[in-house]
Amino acid sequence: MASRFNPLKADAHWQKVWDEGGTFRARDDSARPKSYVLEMFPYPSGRIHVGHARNYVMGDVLARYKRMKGFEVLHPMGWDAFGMPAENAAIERKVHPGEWTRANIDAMRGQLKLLGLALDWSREFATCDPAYYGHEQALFVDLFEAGLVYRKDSEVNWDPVDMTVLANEQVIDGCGWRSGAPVERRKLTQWFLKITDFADELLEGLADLDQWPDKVRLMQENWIGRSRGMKFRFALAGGDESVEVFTTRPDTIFGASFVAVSPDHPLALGLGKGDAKIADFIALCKRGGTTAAELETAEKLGFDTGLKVAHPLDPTWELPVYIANFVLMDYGTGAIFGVPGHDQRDFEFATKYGLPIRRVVAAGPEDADKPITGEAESGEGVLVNSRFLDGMDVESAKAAVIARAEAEGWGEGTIVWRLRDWGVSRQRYWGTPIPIVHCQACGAVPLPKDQLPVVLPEDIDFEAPGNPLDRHPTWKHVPCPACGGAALRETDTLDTFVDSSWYFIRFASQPADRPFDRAVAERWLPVDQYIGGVEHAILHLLYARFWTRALRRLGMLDLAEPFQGLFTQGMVTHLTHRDADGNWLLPEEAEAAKAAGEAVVAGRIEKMSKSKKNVIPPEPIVEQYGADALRWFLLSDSPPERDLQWTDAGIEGAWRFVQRLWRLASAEERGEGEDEALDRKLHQTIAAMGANIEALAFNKAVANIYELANAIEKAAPSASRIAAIRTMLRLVAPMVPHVAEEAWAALGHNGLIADVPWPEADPTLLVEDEVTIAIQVNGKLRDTVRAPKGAAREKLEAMAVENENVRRILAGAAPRKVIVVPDRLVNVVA
RNA sequence: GCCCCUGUGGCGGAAUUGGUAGACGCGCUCGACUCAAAAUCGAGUUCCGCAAGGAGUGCCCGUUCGACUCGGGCCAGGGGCACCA
Repeated sequence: MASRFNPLKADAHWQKVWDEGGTFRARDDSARPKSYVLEMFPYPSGRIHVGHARNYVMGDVLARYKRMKGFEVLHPMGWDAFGMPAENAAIERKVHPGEWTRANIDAMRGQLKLLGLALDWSREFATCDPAYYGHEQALFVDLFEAGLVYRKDSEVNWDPVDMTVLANEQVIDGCGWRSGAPVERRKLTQWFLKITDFADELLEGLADLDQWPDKVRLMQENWIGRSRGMKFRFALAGGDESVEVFTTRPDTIFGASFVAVSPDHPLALGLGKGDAKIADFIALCKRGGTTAAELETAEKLGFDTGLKVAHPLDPTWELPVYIANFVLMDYGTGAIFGVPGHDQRDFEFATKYGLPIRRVVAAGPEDADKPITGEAESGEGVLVNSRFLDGMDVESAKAAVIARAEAEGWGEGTIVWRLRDWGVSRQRYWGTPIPIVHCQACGAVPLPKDQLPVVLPEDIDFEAPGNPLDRHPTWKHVPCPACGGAALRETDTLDTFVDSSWYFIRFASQPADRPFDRAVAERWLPVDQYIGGVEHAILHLLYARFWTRALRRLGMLDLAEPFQGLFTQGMVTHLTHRDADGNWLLPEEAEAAKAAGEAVVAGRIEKMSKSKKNVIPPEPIVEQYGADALRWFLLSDSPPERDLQWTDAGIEGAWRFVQRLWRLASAEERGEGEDEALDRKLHQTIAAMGANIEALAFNKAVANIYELANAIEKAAPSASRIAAIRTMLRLVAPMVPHVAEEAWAALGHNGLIADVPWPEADPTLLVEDEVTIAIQVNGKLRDTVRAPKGAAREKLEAMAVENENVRRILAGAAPRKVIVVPDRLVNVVA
């Protein structure tokens, strides 16, 4: 055996062996139990760095481990290949988005292959392949026909120069990020998916996702935002019309001092038509930006319409109707009743416009006349100044008001959701074309499936602003599928989140003629372990859950939840450097500048990003240290859910470990006889490693191996030692597969270590027969003694009381009490 | 503003149900090998103290024979949502 492990040769060799042998192909017809391990598939933005690598290596360890445990493992890889960066590249560099994307995919695939991942590459696809998005179009048509797709007008951020819709993140200080032109709010007719139809089950379903982080479940729960409350109507004075409002605090109904409607409310819009002042006010409200910062500082503005409404519980009580900028049209009913005493926004509004502030909740009846000053009181208490509600607690009063409203017919208890329907239209080229044709006679007609896929035209230009699909001379002109008359294609494309809402199903099953084969998909799904960044905690994971449930409702797939286990891993961070002028420097530039005596400022340790020039690509690391050292470092030290700081010392340490492993295996000495202590350590390690890998606690698994390696190095030659070394190779094989294969072969084994079953821990070796007992006085450690496992309480107590240190501290006094925890400790209470 | 999470050596971090705090790694110190270096090996490394001993898991209280762990109140850092009625 060579004295040093040469990863340059070994990595390539074993990767070729795995590849040619189809080692990691997932067989649909295997009799083994299945395990589906999936990392969130990457967007092909250019190159991966070690932060991405960490993500894939974690999944890889689990996939390889499950395989050794006897599972048929599906561990696929593909590309989330549609999206804006490709269009930006097209505009900036005059390359076709498809060309740019496919070049990136090739480069990134090459990078991933350097890591020696146990992937089934035969299932690879990119979402920009018509063979993928064509099926997505078919599914969209299915959803359309099931009534889960509809069109409606929706407000968007519109860049008048680039003639395009902007996402909120692309609006900077109220201007388009590229053009710099002031963004307008414009109404466009857009396609929506009825995710709100599933709000209830998406919320309820979270309870069953016990292998998801609590944090993510909570975030989804808040995002779905179920609020229980009451809708009720205020009759407009002098007419039959009424204004419907929603509240979560029906108990405060006697604290009302005004009604306010959104500037987008039909009542406001109607009034605006006949009144220039109202129209101006509405326009004023719309002018403000939509960013969070602007909303936070925006002043509460109101316009008194002069209209009055009657209080539903007292027809003689009239309230003014305002149009107010802080009332949102798309939550609740777009109208509220204001209770300044117990709602901070209403308080500010009432203070500004001189409206009454009534107390209806107080700490006790004696505080009924205590004025409310400074800010609204939103806490608990008892009802006061509220007629039939007086004396009730808040919850009882809510129920009482709802009961009365329902009995009298002017309102009802209800639930409203924060979740809104999913707008999927994007006025962009590089996405899945929406398979709809607009016909003058027939309206919006979905394309029959035999006319799918609708393929993106290749001959497009990005010279002019706007959507190239819309400008294309011929593409959009098609006959209507229903009547055959002249019609126009929908030129919007689907949000890329649609592409990622079902790719995991397509990985499991990819027939040519339909999106998936139900039986095969159901064999593999759900994904047993999904791994990805927490930045997708809400949108992607919620959309995928929705899509899966929609397919179930359509009878296409018997599956409620797509991802049984979810793990959100931390990022890889790295030191940043700047020069004296504040420009970011690459690590090697910083070195050079330091050597040249120039000023270099070490910046903060931050997430790797191109702009901050602190990215570490995998290639030079793999070249210098090998894939295993990189893998080992990415798994060491930090718990996987936390950030890992990239350091040279860290990768050096991992490299040393890989060599140490090799040395241990190659210096395997002859030896006979048993070494019971080492046998114990080995089997304890087998048990701990298995548990830690299944819990994705890779940093602890790494520590288990170090402990075992230390024990083996200290042990004298023996048969046990030889067995320990060979077993250790099997234990590390999922983490450092190349050196494990190389050593396994060098020790004379035929066949791959990847195919060797995971070792079984011998339960009789997991327990020690002698244990260390802590001797405490008043809970403080005073000594430790060795005792046989299972020693009698009396015996342990005697050992403690007679202990030299204990006697010295007791100084002749009798202990008040002695607590014995068998096999652990004795605590003498003085 | 509302909701949530996290605070342990010089650093990353371990610690079943409350039961020997600091496993393991990095770094550092000393030593061995070497002409020398790298690599490797050995010893040490929470703090104060020569030692005996004392203190110690963000801070303050509490429960307990015993608290990193449980309860209450603060402080600091991070995250999510945000004119959501």
